[in-house]
Amino acid sequence: MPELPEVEVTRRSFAEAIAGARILAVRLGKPLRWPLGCPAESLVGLNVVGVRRRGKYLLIDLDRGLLLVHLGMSGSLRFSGSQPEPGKHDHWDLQTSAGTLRLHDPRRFGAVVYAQGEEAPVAKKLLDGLGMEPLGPSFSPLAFHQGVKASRLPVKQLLLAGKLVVGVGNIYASEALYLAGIRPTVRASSLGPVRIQRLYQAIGQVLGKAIELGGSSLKDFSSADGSSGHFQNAVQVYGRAGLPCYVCSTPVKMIRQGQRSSFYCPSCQR
DNA sequence: ATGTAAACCTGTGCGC
DNA sequence: TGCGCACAGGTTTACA
Repeated sequence: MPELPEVEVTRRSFAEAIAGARILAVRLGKPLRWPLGCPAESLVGLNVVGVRRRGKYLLIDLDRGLLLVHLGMSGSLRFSGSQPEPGKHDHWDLQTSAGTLRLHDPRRFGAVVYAQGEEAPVAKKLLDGLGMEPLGPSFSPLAFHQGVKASRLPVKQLLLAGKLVVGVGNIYASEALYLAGIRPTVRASSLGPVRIQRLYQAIGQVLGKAIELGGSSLKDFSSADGSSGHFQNAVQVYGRAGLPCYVCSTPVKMIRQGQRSSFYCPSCQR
């Protein structure tokens, strides 16, 4: 489900409401990708300072330590004043004085991890090595250019790897490459400066638009306030195998790259 | 170091 | 209606 836009939309939908709240209780469901890393009861009494995002991670800052939340493939958060009986796939509740934050994650590829600080080993292991924030000031054209030229990977896989730039997942990688007119299979290092510049701009453009539209709700994604996104209606190639390209009517192609599907227009993308 | 595949887990949609 | 298979928004780990 969640790439950068969905995570950011989720963050915005509850960050202000939860800031300043006191943790009253923590409920754990079935195990997630990683263990919480501390006794659940030890969080009780701590206060939420704010919520940040790094790549696809949400960082919930507490007055002592922080929680790193990843939504994996099928996770979504809900922040609500009422706390109905947890469903089969609700695997984590953070009950606070301002409401309950609940993680719903059928596949349980997601995780909630407590770290004493960003320099703690658990946090470093997850956050170190992440690439530039595509919507932040560190996302410079020069650094992006250098990173692309240095990689022998097919450009789609370079984007997905998250070591050059974070937050671009399978949907937005295909979409950005379509916007830039670049085939997903092209070796990154073979791209020239003009095409790299186009890709640089396409990434920011696609992610920015997706956030504006509230993310993509392909299956059942909704943000923490329950609203769903609309980017799925603005998608150009993702999931459109065999359907005509909106620009040239050539059927969109689907291929496999590193066990993930890629979609592109064989005519518009070279 | 690099590149590929398998692993984690559950649900859904499709062909037969 | 049931069965088996392919596939799904992510990331780490294991192995060539």
